[in-house]
Amino acid sequence: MNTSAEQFGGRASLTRRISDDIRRRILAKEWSPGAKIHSESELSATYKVSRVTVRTALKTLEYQGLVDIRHGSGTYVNDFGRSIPTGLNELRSMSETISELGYDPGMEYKMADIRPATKIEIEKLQLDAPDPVLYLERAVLADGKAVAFSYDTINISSLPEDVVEQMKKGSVFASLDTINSRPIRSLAEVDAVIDKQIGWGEERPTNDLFLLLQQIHYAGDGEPMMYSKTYFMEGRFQFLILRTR
Amino acid sequence: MNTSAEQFGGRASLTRRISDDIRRRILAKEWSPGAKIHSESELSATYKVSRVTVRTALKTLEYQGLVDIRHGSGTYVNDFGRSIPTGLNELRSMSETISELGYDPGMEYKMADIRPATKIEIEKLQLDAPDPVLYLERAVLADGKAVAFSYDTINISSLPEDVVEQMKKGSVFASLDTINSRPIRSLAEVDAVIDKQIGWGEERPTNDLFLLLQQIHYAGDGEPMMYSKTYFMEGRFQFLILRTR
DNA sequence: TTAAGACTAGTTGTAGGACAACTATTGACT
DNA sequence: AGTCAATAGTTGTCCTACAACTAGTCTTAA
Repeated sequence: MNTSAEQFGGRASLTRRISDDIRRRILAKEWSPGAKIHSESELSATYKVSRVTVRTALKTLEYQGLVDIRHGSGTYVNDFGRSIPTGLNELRSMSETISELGYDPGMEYKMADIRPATKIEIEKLQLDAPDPVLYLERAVLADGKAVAFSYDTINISSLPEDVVEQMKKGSVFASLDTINSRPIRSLAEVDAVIDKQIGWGEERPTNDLFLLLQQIHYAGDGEPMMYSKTYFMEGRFQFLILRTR
Repeated sequence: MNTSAEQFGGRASLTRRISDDIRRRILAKEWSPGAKIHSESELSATYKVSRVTVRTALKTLEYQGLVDIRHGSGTYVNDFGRSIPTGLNELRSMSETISELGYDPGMEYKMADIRPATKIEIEKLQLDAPDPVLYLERAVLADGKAVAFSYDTINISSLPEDVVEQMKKGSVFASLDTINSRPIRSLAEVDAVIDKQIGWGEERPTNDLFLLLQQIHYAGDGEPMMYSKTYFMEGRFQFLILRTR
């Protein structure tokens, strides 16, 4: 029961830890879809936490679409198969998403450069001047095959130098984890584009058709950390969104 | 404090009603972005409900991305401008979304037909046989201008005849509201497509490029109610997704 | 003067117990 | 066989209390 505790050095809230653990148990098929999970009282007893904490945790899972809480009856596992956990609503890195889908994630670095921010980047990252930023061009791989091309700009003004160096080679999110400052929120815009300039290599689509996910990642204090444009090759990736009332 | 109470005849939970009201107040700019809203104790006093109820309501808004709850400090209105309330995370009808964006919504009916379900529709709506379904082809209008083309299939097996008749002319969601059975959840898939067959009229894009939102709407009991494919003309609509941890 | 540290009021997080509201099942009765 | 009442179980809301945390104010020492 420490998925997030490991990532945050035990600083995650109790509710968060319980929620993560129940989520893990659901994804591990401890209860089959449609089944009723243990009552709030039972869970609070086994986890040795108050019912308030369990309730809050379950509410989170309900927002995420994993369970359905029915007044007077119980809490039931939703029957959306493997779809939801790989949806776009929860903020995860590309690598994490790909590995949750059951593939072997990878990144092919084409460019990793520190240079002054462009006008657009200044605007998106809410900078005051053309400060130096880290610019990356990469292909996103699943089982060694390219599924998307990613163009990322990272605000490095408040990052230690060694972390920045690490980003030039390894996963951005993993590097940010080491100093415990992963973004907590992102606002993404989705577009369909035809662009001859995007991508490279043999696997690039011949019809120049991409699904563009353009997003700004925000830190806990609300500051923009990263502006990224990811061009997905149509058909190699399934974009799912859960919409709730 | 009765946005949802009106829709559901007062059957919505207390938490839901409080949450809706605070949401309304935030969108009405009662507090400016970044500002701290009243404390949980204050809110529970003014609404005359327990702090637990207020907390649950605020948690909902936090998940929707409207506020940021900080331990030991307070609850702050997020600074995402008008973007979030028009996002895709919350399930709303096209008309509602368009009108929240500040445009005048409309629908142009091209076809409204009751016919047996096709193979794909049987699968998507989880039917056992080619039962009769309501099939609609419509253009979605904003300020009289087409922004998308919608192809919808509705499972009418458990719907009264007059409601079905109503759907042939007016808004589907509004018709469902009259018998209090609007879908509570939808699973949407997003794709970029090039298709010469889609759409009609002068405003149709010449490059055949669309953003396809393919979704299945589910009722409260988990039954699929409606399978719809909406083809958005690129550039006339902004798709936003809020992603959180 | 300045900077570090102790103190404090205010706020969110968690606890425990109680009862209300609702659901699904059982059993009695017609 | 069908209807209704009773009942046990579950989630929704309430109350009170305290722990954990934050952002200031104030004190103190360099």
